[in-house]
Amino acid sequence: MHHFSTRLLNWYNKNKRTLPWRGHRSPYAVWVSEIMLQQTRVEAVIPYFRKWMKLFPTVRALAKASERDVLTAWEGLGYYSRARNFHKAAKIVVEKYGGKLPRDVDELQKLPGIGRYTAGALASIIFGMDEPALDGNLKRVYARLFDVKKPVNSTEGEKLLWKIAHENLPKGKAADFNQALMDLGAMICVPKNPRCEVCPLARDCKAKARGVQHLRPVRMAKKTIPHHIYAAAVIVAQVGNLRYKVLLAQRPSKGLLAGMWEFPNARVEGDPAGEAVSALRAAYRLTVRMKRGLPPLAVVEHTYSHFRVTVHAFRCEISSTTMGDSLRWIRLKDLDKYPMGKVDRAIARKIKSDSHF
DNA sequence: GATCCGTGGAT
DNA sequence: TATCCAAGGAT
Repeated sequence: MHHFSTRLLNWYNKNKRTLPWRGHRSPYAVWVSEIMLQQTRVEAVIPYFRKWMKLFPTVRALAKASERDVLTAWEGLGYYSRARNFHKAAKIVVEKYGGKLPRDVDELQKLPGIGRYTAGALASIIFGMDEPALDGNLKRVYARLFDVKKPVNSTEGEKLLWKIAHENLPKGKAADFNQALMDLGAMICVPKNPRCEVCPLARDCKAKARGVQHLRPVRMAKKTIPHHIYAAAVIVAQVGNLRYKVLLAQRPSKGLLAGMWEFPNARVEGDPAGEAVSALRAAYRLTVRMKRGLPPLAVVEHTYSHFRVTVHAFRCEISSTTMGDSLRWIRLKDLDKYPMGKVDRAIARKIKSDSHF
C-alpha cells in the first residue's frame, strides 16, 4: 500500500488549476496571492491580483505606495486589515531583509499578516521547504481522509490536524503536495456533496469507508447574527455650475471597515425615515434637515461576518455645522478615490448615476 | 482562546 | 430566502 501522496501528486499533475500566480517567477506574486486568498475564493481574487500586480509590481513598489492607494486597490475584497498589514510587511521586508522574504518560517510569521498557514505556504511554495500549510481545504480533506471526529475549529482538532499535516508531508514535494490538497479540496473534496466518485483518494478515505464523508468535518456551531438598521445621510452641496460636493465621514482606525470612508450614518431602532434626523444629529452634532415624505435614495442590505445591516440612505441638507475631524467635503468626481466598504460604494454609485447631479 | 474582521458564491 | 463558509490573522 503506497502512501496517498503518490496518487494525489499524479492527479495534481493532470488536473491542477492554471492560476495567475502559479509558475510565477516572483516570490512577491505568490505572497500577494496568499494574502488575498485568506478567507477569500480564488474567483474573487483573480481580478484583484491582476490589478494589484500592475499597480504594485514589486515589494519595493508596494512599500513606496501610499496607504490610501493600497486601500483603494483592495476596495471590495474585504478584511481590509490584510491590506494594511501587507503594506507594513512590505516596508519591513524592504528595510530589514533587503527586499527579499526570509527563508525561515519563524521569521516569516513575525511579519504582519503572516500567520502559521501563510508562513508554511510561502516557505513550501516559494522555497520548496518541507513545511505543511493547513488551510480550510486541507482541514476538510484531512478530516475526511482520517475521519477526524474532533471539531476542526476547536483547539484540540486543530492540534490534531497540524500533527496529521506534518506526518503526511512527503519530503521534498511540499510545494506540489500542499497545493494539490488545496485543489482537491476546491474541486473534488468540496464542503457539500463531495465528488467521491472521481476522487483519486477515495480508496484512502476513512470517512468514505464508513459512509460518513458528509458528516466531516465536524464544526462547532457559531452564534446567530443580529440585524441592525442604519440611516445614512446623503448631503450634497453645489459648488459651482454642474459641480457638487458630498459630505463623507472617515471611520475610526480600529474595528469594522477601519479607516474607510462612508456616508454619515447612525443606527436607528424602528422607522428609519422617522428617526434619521435625530439619530444623525446625535451622532455628528450636525443640524440635519430632511424633506418630509421623501423616499430613501437607496436601500442597501449587507451581511458582515457577525451582523447584518439594512442601510436607508436619505437625501439630507445641513443648515449649520460644527464639523468634527472625521467629516470632509469631497467633490463628487473624486468619490472613487476614497476607499469604502460595499454598502457605501453602492450608495456612491447610486448618487453618481442619479440624473439630478 | 473566543471574538472580530467583508464579501460573494453555492446550495 | 437563509445558511454555510472560503488559500486566516490579530487581539
